[in-house]
Amino acid sequence: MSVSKSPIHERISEAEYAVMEVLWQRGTSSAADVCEIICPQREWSLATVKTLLSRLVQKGAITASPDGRRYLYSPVIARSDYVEEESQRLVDRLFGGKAASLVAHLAEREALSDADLVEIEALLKELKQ
Amino acid sequence: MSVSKSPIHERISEAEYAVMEVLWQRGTSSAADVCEIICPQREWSLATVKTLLSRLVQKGAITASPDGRRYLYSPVIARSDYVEEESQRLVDRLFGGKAASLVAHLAEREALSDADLVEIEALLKELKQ
DNA sequence: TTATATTGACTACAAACGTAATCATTAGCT
DNA sequence: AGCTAATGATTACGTTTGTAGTCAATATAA
Repeated sequence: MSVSKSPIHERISEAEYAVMEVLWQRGTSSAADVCEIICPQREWSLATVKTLLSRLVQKGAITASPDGRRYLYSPVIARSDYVEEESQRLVDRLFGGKAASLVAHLAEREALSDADLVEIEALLKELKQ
Repeated sequence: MSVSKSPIHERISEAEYAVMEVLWQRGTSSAADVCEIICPQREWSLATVKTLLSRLVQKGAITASPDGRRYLYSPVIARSDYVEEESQRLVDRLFGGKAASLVAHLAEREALSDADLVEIEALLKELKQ
């Protein structure tokens, strides 16, 4: 039986997720650091990034540790955990909880290339040991 | 190259999705029909269902055809298309667009049971013909 | 024919979200 | 010492979402 993981953080919105992604990639960062990366991409102002960071702190998805007169922000949840949560949510909502159905769907819809198929096959072989 | 499908409807919210699910299962239905199924499950009032239905019409996700003094609502988008959109969105957001990465993730996280693995393997074999 | 039940249209309203501006503080430069 | 730039806190404001209530029209039952 696998451990059922209940999320300790509130649901993260789309915009908030973009900020998380930066933190996961860069690791601990200041608001300015995050903006440097994300503001050009999304055409956001620094103010927007700050708002999102504080909302993420409120939601328990990141922590803020004082560093001089600013904060450094770090993810509380690992990217892999988040990915897991979201994947599971999708499988539950759309595939009746059956992950294999998702895979079947991807395959049928040709979302999987031939290379993907080969790769997956190899993967399965390994997992079955 | 697979046809890239751009969604003709606006983004559907969580609550709206629940209504879609009923329409997909029951097919064309009146507001009362939908409520009969969904209201007990979600503890909604009929008014809520009506609001969601009209928002879905606005968003172009369903159509309303007059039937006497009421409407019958039908999905415009097929469930499979919706599922495809959502799956693709997840793969793009979380797995850099690589569906195989999603499968790998599911497998590693043991979201896939042994039975699933066998099932998928059979599926792959078939797809490779 | 009159009361009632049903239906969509319209309105409501708080919470979440996207996107920021303003402000007070303070660190650093001149 | 005074000015400037950076920073978090606070406030703002339009939109979307969740969840309904109300109302006018009309079909139906008595």
